[in-house]
Amino acid sequence: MCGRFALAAVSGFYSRFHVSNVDFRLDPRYNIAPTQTVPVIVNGGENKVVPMRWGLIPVWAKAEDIGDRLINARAETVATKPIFKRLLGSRRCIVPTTGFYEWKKEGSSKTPYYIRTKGEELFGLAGLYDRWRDKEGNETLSFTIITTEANSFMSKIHNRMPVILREEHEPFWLGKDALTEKQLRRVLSPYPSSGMRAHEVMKAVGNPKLDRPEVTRPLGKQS
DNA sequence: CCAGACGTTGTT
DNA sequence: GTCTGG
DNA sequence: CCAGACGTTGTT
DNA sequence: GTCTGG
Repeated sequence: MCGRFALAAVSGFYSRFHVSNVDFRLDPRYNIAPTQTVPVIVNGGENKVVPMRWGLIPVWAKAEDIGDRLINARAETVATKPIFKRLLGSRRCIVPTTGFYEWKKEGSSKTPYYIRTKGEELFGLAGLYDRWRDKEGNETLSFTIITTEANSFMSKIHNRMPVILREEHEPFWLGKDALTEKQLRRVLSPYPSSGMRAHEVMKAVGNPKLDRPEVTRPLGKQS
């Protein structure tokens, strides 16, 4: 799955995602946890970066805490599950990241890894979002990250991984056109193993309050 | 028709 | 063990 | 995802 | 909102 990621300090964010609101304040983040509000890319004619809460709150929700565990949606079933299905048509988004974390379980111990693509520092995860209003009419935007089966590289660490969008698919994913089953399978398929890298990081990354660059840095052996 | 659910993950 | 908060 | 908290009642 | 179950 994908339950923690980073959006470290980088240059070229706005051009990489072709966003028009270049005055958006981007604070570097090294340890983003569910329920937190982070920048997400959407398209409404032109690409914009907007703040959204991680954990999907469906439009019909009575309380926002339903979103606390809807941090991921399975690619294999996203087109059939009622909660996500309706969002596939027009509420697709890209979650910009410089890397995500997965914990490898070996017996009773858990080892955290920071996982990136090769090449550009920034890449995009496939997401879906929704708009929700509380009783007072205050609107909250929230999102979920689509996951898929691990490729051979990731399966050494975990059996699931987020959907990493190939850059050429990004405009298409942000568009409002409906996707055919075939297109969906293609866009949401696991990113190639050959394009990924990972390294072990300090166990302290487990504490979501530790939002510092150190938690992304290599520790011990590379993989 | 209305009522009630709508989700993922890992572990058991 | 299980739920909540970040 | 992990970390950290988790509770009522009546009586003092 | 939309789907499923009764």
